[in-house]
Amino acid sequence: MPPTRPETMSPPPETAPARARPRRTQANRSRDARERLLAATIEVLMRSGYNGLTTKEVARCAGMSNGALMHHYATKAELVVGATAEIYEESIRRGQREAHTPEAIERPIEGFIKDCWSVYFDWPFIAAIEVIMVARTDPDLMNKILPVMERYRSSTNTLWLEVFEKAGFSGEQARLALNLSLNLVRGMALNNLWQHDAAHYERYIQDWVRMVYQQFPRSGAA
Amino acid sequence: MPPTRPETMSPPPETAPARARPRRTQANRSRDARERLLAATIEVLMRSGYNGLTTKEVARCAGMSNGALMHHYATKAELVVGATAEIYEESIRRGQREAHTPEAIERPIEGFIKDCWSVYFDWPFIAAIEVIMVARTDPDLMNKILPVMERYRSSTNTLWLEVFEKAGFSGEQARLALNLSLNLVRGMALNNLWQHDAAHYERYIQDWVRMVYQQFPRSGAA
DNA sequence: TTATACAAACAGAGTGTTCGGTTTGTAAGT
DNA sequence: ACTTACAAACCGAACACTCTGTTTGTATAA
Repeated sequence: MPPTRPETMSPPPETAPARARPRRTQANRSRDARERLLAATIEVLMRSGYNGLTTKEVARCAGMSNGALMHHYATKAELVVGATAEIYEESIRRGQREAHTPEAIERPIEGFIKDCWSVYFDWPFIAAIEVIMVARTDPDLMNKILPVMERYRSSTNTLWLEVFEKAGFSGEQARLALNLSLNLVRGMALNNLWQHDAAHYERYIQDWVRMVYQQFPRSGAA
Repeated sequence: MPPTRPETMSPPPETAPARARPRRTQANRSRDARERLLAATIEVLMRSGYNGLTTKEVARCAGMSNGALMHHYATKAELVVGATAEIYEESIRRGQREAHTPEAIERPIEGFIKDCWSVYFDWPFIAAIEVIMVARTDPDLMNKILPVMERYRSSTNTLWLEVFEKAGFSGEQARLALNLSLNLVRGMALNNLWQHDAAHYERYIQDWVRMVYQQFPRSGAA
């Protein structure tokens, strides 16, 4: 008995017969399947952690068979690496979106922290750590995700360094503010894993932002 | 990793070197076995991560059989909870040691950071995260380790708040400095998992310490 | 257009292995 | 004697991965 038949839907009685078969190309099917698999991997990673990440569960969550999964990603490691790349791509996208807002250009420190916040207090950070903790004792996996992480780091860094410089910060000031802010938010996000209280952290962040502006009085502003 | 033996090893200090009969009491045997098991658990956790943490490997690492392990810790969860408690006890001990040095009383910010550093850039932090990441999606486990973590948090907090106040900081100043410093070090320690470069982080820590002292000019010093 | 040939996408039962935990039995301490 | 500490064989479940076969898309030739 096949579990949960997806074919139960009766096609609407032909208002448009052209709609009868989507007739997707192979390339389309393949791309779509891979996307669904990566999304499912991240979803399972978030819901059950790496410990509960099984190929069967991912396949089920993506609505396909185990065999289909193995066809697109021959090993579990391949699947996880693919998902990790997707996680960091999403993180990069968020940064670029945030860095190009007028508010970020006006007040880059708040902008950068907002960027970090949106990544670290959300699923990209949690999903990434799940993988990183496994990679810590798995050199093969680590070697495969390191370039992905490095790409995110350098991309974010150059992106915001530019914003800071345009806002009148010196290179040294910007580097210091970026590094301290990043690690501060990261530390709070980690703590947030077992002590959910965003408002609590936000108060300290405000104090921190005040400290930075006080420490680095800008010469010119945009 | 606990290569250092914090336990109270009692080799035969008996009157006679005749080691024919160790004659340990049951309580001694039991306590010793449990300690060895917890140490082995932490060791495996560090070497292989939670993913590679199997009861059989722990037993082998502790030099005992699987049955013996199950006798002392009926489930894997019990074992992990016990190890977690041990991890945080060690962390508390390190803090108390550091907080009572003259240097810490003289310069509490450096002292507190040094305390954090010794915990977060060493095995207690790594081992703890391994457990925490699993507990994230395992409410049972989380409920069991939360009190342990809370005990460490409050213990460390009151310990250092006292030191800061004696050093002339106001309560508000101390709370802010402690919270920001802690999360800063924590964020760096996390990054250190895949980008080992302590010297790099230390430079930024120095900048941070300077910022804090500049921000909080003390009225009186010890 | 239609028939044929092949490749890629997919399904699902089956494989050996390993896991946490149990059972059974023995030695040591009280 | 009786309880605790430990050993080792054992068990069902779950795992990543494989194997066999079916469906669907695509290229080619009549």
